[in-house]
Amino acid sequence: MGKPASFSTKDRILGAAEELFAQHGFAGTSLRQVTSHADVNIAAVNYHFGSKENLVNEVFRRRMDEMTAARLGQLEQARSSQPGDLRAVLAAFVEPALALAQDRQSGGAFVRVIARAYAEKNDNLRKFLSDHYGHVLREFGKAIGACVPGLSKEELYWRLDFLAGALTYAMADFGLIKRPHNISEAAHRSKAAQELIHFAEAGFRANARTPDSSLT
Amino acid sequence: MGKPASFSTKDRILGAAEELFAQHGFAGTSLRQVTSHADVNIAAVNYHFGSKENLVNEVFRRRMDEMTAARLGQLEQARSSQPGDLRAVLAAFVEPALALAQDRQSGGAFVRVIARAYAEKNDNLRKFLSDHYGHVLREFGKAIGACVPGLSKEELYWRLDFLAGALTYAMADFGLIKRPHNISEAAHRSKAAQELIHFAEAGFRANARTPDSSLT
DNA sequence: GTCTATACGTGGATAGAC
DNA sequence: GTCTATCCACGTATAGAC
Repeated sequence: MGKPASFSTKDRILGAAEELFAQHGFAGTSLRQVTSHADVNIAAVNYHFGSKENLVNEVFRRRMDEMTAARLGQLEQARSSQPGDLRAVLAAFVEPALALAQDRQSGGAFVRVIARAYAEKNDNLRKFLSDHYGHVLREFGKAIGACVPGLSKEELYWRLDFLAGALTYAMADFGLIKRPHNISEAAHRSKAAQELIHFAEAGFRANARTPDSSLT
Repeated sequence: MGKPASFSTKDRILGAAEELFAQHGFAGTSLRQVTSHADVNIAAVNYHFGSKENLVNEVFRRRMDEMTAARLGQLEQARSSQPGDLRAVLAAFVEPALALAQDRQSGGAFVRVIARAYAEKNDNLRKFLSDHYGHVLREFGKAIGACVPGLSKEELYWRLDFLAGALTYAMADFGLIKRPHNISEAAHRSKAAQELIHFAEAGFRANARTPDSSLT
């Protein structure tokens, strides 16, 4: 499956959708705009994707898979070359995410899909995210736990959620901090990553509030 | 302006909208549903609010103002009765937000408005949020800075953004952590607040990466 | 299998009568 | 201020051409 023919209708729809979603959001982009940009018929979108919602999810999944691979790869490298280094583990979690979020082509759309799961009561999307994103989180949970002994699993998961939240916020570029005009996007992103890693490192190293393990 | 007459059309629309938005999201709630519940004519919503988007913002603003007042009140109390206590300042920031997010009536709708600003390219809403929410953040920035001397303003604001992100995530109940069936919502929320405060406290106390002040 | 033309129902919004 | 009637864009479904 998947003919290697030049650029299929399906691919053209995905490309146009990603670009338009990133620029104008989901509600702000009609399927008629998408099919017009992709130069295909309006009905093609429902033929290939079933619904607008499904199209959104497919646009997202492509990039999500890339990011997951980048994260797990960087994590593996950190584990083998810098075992026990919490900062390296956190970097593997944070850096690929911020890199993707900043991508001019896909970044905007990517961040918005996650936010959409908040914004609308969309349990399907939520479940999809937790099924896949959850696995990555648990992998990082193990790695972090190995760097910070004496932290209960419950504490660890609470703090992972806080990190994920702070990261999502940073990906959406939503806070008070704005990039100064005289520094590049890449430099700003690098700074954000370093600051977040530093902040989270201290957070993870804070004493456990619910010690469930021995004091050996 | 604002006749104290029993319950105006406008109020009934606001009430019905808040309930339905919280239950079914924004896209999942039509104005016809809202006006039907409020027992007013479909055109009334556009007469009183101009657009659906504006109605959403008004629903949000009511609760946002409540939360802001609660936060600033609790902050003032912390400053006077426990000066220099970082945990008390963080509690003033975190607790009113989680309390509101959990409110069965308004909580769902409230969290979703914030998420909507991520999810859709809505610069008006974004600006509105930064104008108001930004002021509160800066106030808390001052208070936190007073508790953690030696932190540059830039560091402080980065970390405030991280806290706000983690808090938003927690408000949306979005992470791995799920409330166990045998503990109440109130207890779970209280636990979330304590965990987040503990995590953030350590984060704020981490050494500054860009020391711009003396080492006195 | 793929794609097109076309139609349906619902949504938010508006103009104008009362 | 409020309501009725109406408009137009939207997502979606279907029938049939290639």
